[in-house]
Amino acid sequence: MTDHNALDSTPRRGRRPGASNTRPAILEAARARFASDGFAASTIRLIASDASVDASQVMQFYRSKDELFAAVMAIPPVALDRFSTAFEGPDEHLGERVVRAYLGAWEGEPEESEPLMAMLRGAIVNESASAQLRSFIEARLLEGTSGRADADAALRAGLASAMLVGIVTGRKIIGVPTLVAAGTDELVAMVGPAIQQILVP
Amino acid sequence: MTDHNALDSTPRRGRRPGASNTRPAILEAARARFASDGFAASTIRLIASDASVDASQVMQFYRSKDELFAAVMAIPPVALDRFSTAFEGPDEHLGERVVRAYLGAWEGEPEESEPLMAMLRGAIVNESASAQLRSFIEARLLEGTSGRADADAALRAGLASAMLVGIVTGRKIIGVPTLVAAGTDELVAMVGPAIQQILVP
DNA sequence: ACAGAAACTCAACGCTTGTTGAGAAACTAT
DNA sequence: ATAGTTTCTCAACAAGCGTTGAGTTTCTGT
Repeated sequence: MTDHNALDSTPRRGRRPGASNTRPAILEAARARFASDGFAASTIRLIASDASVDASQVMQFYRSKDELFAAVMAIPPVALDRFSTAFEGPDEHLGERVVRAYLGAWEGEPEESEPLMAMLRGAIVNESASAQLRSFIEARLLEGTSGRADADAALRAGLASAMLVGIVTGRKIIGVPTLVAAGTDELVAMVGPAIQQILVP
Repeated sequence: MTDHNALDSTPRRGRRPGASNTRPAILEAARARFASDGFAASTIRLIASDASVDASQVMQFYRSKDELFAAVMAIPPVALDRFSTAFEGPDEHLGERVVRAYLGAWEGEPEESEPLMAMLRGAIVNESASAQLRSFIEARLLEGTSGRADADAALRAGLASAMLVGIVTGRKIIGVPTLVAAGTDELVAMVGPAIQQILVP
C-alpha cells in the first residue's frame, strides 16, 4: 500500500542507487514468516511484501521457494553452542542445564529462536525441513553423547530432546494455557530432575 | 452410435443404484489424508479421489474444506478411555501406565491413531485444529488431576502430556531414527520413571 | 568512457486450488 | 404413476500460487 508519490525523485523502475541489502532482507522476512505461519501458508508474494520487494526478486536471489526455505534453515543457529556447553560439566545438574539450554534457545531473541521455530513448524509439512530438524537433533545428540560408552546413550539423549521439543511445541505453537502460564524457572525445577533421570540412569 | 453404449451396465452419470456409503467414505479418506499429509497438503480433489468420488460430492456433504476438517476432528477418539483409566489406580506405577497409554493411543490401529495424528499435524498450521488439540489435552488433564489438591497438578500433567506428545512427534512425524528404532517396552522402561517423577514429586 | 553484470519493476504464463451450478439417474414418498 | 428429494457427473469459475521473461536503471571492472 505504500506507493511512491509523484514528486519522488527515485525512479520507479530499474536498480536503485546505493548499496542493496535486499537479499538479507528477504531472508529475514522469510525466516519470520516461516516461523510464524509455517511453510505452506508463507507465500512468496507475502514474504516479498514483508521485505518491501517485488516477488520476482525473491526468485532471482533464491531460485525457488524450496531453496529459500533451505536458506532459512541453513542459518547456523546462534543457539548452537548453547547446546554443546549444556552437555559438558558434571553429571550432577546435567538435567537442569539441558532443560535451561533448550528453553532458552527457543524462547530467546527472535534471531535465535526463529530458525528453530521455522524448523519445527516446517518439519510437519516439508520433507526437507523434517530432514533438517532430524539432522540438527542428531548432531546435538552426538555432541551430547560423545565420551559416553552407553549403547543406549543416543536413545536417552534423543528421548530427552523429543520431550523438551514437545514442551516447546506445547508452549509456543499449540499454546496450552497451563504451559504458557508457567515461568521458565518453574519449568526447569519440574522438568530438570526428569530429564536428569532420562540422561543419567 | 457414438454416445450411449447400450451394453454399458453402469451409467456414468446420476445416482448409482443401491445404498450409498459415500459420506462415511469421504470422512475416512479425509481422516487418513489429514493425518498423513496435514491440512494444507490435503486437497479436496485428492481426498475425493481417495474415496473414489467426485470433488463436488465432498462439498455437498461437508460444506467446505474447513467443515470437513472439523468433522474429522469431531470424531470421538476411541483412545479416549485409555487416558482416563491410565491416571486411575495406585501412584506406584503411574508413570509407566501413562506412558504406555500415550504410546498405545498413537501407535495402535489407524482408526484410533489417525484422528490424533490429524490433530497433531493440523495443529501446526490450522488454528481450529490447534484449539481442538488444546481442548483435547486440557480435558485429559482435568480427568487426570481430578481428586488431587495440588495447585500445580495441572501443570505437571500438562508437562507430562507435552513431553509424551514430543516423543510421539519425534517417532511418527519427524522420524528421528534413534526413536523410531526403539521398541515400545524399551521406551516405557526409560520414560516411565521420568514421567512418574513429573507427576508424583 | 564503456561494456557487462547486477538489481529492480511489470506483466504475464500455466497450473492448482476451493467452490458452484446445471443436469442426469435412483431413491422415497403418496 | 407421479412428484420430490437425494446422490452423482461434468464443466466451469475466480482467485491465488510459483515462476518466467522482457525491459530499465545502477553498479563495477577495465
